Amino acid sequence: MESRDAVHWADQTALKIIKEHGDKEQYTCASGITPSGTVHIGNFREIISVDLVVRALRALGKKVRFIYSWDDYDVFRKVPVNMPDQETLAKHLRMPITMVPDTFGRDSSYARHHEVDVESILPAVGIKPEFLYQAERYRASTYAEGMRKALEKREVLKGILDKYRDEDHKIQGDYWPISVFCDACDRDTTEIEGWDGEWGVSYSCECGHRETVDLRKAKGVKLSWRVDWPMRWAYEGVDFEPAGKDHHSQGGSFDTSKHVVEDVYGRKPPTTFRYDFIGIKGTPGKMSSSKGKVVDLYDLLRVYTPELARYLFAGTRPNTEFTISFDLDVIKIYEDYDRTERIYWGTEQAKDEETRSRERRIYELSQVDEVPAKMPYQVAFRHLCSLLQINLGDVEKTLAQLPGVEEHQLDRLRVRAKCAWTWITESAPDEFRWALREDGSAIEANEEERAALVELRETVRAGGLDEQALGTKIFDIAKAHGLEPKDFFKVTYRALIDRDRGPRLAGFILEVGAERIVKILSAY
RNA sequence: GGGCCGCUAGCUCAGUCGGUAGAGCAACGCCCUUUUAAGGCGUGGGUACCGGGUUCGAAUCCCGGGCGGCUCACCA
Repeated sequence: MESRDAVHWADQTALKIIKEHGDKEQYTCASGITPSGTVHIGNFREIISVDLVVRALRALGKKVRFIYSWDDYDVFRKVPVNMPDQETLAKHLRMPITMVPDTFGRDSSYARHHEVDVESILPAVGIKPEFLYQAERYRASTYAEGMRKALEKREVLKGILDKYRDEDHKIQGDYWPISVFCDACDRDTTEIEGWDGEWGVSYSCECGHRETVDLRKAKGVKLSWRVDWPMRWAYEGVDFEPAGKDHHSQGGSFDTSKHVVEDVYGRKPPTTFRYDFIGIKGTPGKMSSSKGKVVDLYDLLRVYTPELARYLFAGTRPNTEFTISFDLDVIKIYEDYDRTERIYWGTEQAKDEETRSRERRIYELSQVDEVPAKMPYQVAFRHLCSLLQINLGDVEKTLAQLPGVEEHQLDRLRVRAKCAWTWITESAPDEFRWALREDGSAIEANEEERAALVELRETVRAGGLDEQALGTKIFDIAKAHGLEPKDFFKVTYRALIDRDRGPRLAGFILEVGAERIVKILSAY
């Protein structure tokens, strides 16, 4: 941060954390999710929000422990429609997701599959948390003390939970803050029978199994969600954790957890904020998204470079809803980012000082690692799309055509070009997509039109004209053959790219190169 | 029933220590003879949902109301 005033929400949050939890050497920031299905882009908002705050704290010279909890000891309660082998999955309902098989056949379990997906892509956007696996921890009885504490204070817990329930929904009968996966059948179809006041818990299962287990050795006992969360806050000493709006509501899980961590575990609740959901506009890829297709970080990174992906989130306040677009808006997002980049590097003036420092900060936070030593090469996304189509998607060839590219700028350009090509071929509106007519075919044209095309061909063959001169010449040709310029343009675009309109013609012809243009127009 | 969020230009929205209302798109105009726009430059355009209050001053803070949306109370 260059300015003392926190202009960015992540910096403001960092200051708030320090204010609420005191000036410490190290802070713990947490995020987490249940890998019960594809971890989609909405889930990603939480982790990147934490990452941005973590970076803000570090910018203030603080050490930060960034933990990401995989809640893989949660129950598998329904089969998502986008998963293969639905029958096999259905057979494992009510078991912990860590015991459900990976029906893709790739990883050791259903949960692990989704974890691996996320863990392998996060470094690409510069996010490197410490992963915690709750199944492993519960099975190792890591939380025995926490569970016993909950049992001891179960009346307090009951009171907290009941506070927000109406008369019809108050907890009936015995309340147990724990649930058990049966040791015989692995399902949570169990009922707590009793607790001996110390470590012993008895349960019975629908499968007929019943036993008394010791919390210090049992692997199937876990806390219910609204107690589990605050217990872990206390266990890890969490200073900051945001939550989605489904949790952040009076009587919601964050709210009750706040009371639980204070009244039962004697710890101050973490600083937090609420993040909104995000929407999707356009289609990220060819697949029709009817069958439970969800957009994830992989989809995002096929169209947006890592910096752009971060930029989407860094540039938007967490508590506002926004949509991630795969349609025409993509161009605008790239343009916005490029402008932010120019402001950072001082090649464009910001409207005022405040805008400048905010844009600079957003730019910093959008980088995967450090801000590069020199300014990256800028090529407008739109123009890049044109060039790629001229070169049939050949990235290296396209980059070689860009004037003045330096070695250190190539990597980013390459990534951008790949994204542009994916966008053009899979997400862009049809009007944006074209290919040069290089199969030797000719369009139907009358005498005058053919003659004009031939003259254009010879003009191009002769060469020696710059864009402006060629542009003027095109009009001359049209006139000389008694054609309205408008109609001649149309005919030319038809001949070249089989569309009624296209990129600004003169420049386009020069970019394609005389040789290819002449070849295409040799059909007349 | 509780809680939260939003209501600013035709559209999408920015603008949270209160200080002359902004951007993009759309529209319109011009681009050195004629110009296809996926180019350049420029212009116009707002009763800030309504009503009160605080203030020298309110889009911004407070109260009341309206409309739209979300969320919780069952599970995570």
